[in-house]
Amino acid sequence: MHLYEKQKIQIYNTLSGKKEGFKPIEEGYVGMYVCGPTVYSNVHLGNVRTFMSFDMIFRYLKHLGYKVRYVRNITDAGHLENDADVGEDKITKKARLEQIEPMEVVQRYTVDFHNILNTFNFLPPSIEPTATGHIIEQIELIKKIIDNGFAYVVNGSVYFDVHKFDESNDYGVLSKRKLEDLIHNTRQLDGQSDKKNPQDFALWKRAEPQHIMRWPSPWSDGFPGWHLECTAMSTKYLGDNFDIHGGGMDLKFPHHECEIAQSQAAKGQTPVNYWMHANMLHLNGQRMSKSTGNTVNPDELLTGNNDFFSKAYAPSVIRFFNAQSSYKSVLDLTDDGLLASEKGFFRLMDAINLLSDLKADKVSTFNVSEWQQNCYDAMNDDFNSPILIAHLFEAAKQVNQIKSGNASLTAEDLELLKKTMHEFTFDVLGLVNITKADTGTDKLSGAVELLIQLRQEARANKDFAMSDKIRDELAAKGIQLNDGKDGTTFTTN
RNA sequence: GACAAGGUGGCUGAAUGGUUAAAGCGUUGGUCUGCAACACCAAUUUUUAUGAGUUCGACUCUCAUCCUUGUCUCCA
Repeated sequence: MHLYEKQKIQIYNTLSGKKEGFKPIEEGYVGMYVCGPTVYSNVHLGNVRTFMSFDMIFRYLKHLGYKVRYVRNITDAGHLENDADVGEDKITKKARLEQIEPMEVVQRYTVDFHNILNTFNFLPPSIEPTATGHIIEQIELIKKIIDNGFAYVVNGSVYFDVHKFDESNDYGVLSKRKLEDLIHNTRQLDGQSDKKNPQDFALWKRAEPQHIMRWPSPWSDGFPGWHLECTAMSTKYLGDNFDIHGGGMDLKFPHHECEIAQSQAAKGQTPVNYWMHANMLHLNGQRMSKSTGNTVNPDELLTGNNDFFSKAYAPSVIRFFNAQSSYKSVLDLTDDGLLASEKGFFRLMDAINLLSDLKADKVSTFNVSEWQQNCYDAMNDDFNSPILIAHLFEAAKQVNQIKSGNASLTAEDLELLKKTMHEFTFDVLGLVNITKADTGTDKLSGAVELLIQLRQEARANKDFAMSDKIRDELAAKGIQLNDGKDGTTFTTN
């Protein structure tokens, strides 16, 4: 008996606009695709939030016993630039600016991306394919779309014929747009003369002479359009129809809309059963934007080296902060919010650390099985981690009550409580058990300085029992006092 | 401008028709302590942007207004 047979998940499907019971195509197996980063610069903090949410979803599905194939791509071929640059590739532009090889840029930022995710305790995806590694698949896909009459070739470039597609299909199902509205609202840009209609999008672009990243194809030496890679890689590894496709809200249109159109045009069926979109991350009530300076890197957040926050925050504190809100809501990153989360996080960790010290009793004053099911119900309801956390705090309260003798649990219930707390906190939410001393180095040194001062006073009063006590107690905790000519310093080991 | 999402206590943030609107932080009181800090216990605030409407009953549905955000062009 697998857990998923008992715990039934509801997922909010962007396609239908409502919560639906989750039923995988193949019982016990889940195929999940999430649009990954473009590795031409440091990973965006908002990007991290999206992946963090899907990491939690991945973890929960695995926890329920599903065999999950989680595919998250690396976009290393870059996207088409603004048409003013005549289809120049973002990665190429940056590379030329820095006078280095494009793949060197890709390599550097891919490593950076992985480092950040490791710091945040992400589980690696099952497959992490790159766009440049799947050019052949993308070319094959284009051929099919052309054969089926939904794309046309102009001057070595291939465009998807949105108007033709919309005659027999519905372009706009996901974003709830109508082609009519798009026609009236699409800006006219220069350099689009090759397209039959402004709504059409590129499947293959002929490379300009200065364009470094290029591959041969039946149409020209060039590079694939940016919507194509996800369709090629998702269907290659998960099949023409798979369970879950995730990404940031801002990818809904046009990116995901185009993915649906490409799959439909090439394979004649809709690619995805459940579309999930994570919402945006704001900074102090405003969208993050490099141009206004309202932005902070993951790295700067972790080191405290920034202008927005009063201190450095541990990765788990940031994960906890994220899990305290729904993945579907806009989350506002503020110093007050992080400080509050940090306190709550440590409170929860303290309770968990107390668990192993608790003594079992003859009776239980708390219904652990019911509580456990409440935890599952929270996650089953479209991965409602804030509610789960509320339940975890309820358990933390019980733990403290037991410790002070105002509540009790049988050995069996105690074991269940411990197991469930650990599973949800560490396996599902992906938090790491740290204590305050691990993070607040400044606070620690401040406290020790105070002790040193008190000890000095005790010594001045010839209260050696006190001064020795302070010295010995600190030593027992791994803090060594060093008396010198110029005063007392301390070291930790 | 068009389309979409949203505006809940001092702060963060759940709950989409039905008893006292989660939880965390904060604040106040208590326990602990020589005193404090930490920790724990308890209490505490909102009537759900604004104004109408539907309903026996609305945060939850409808309309209007104000505001925020996303997308429409590369974007998590």
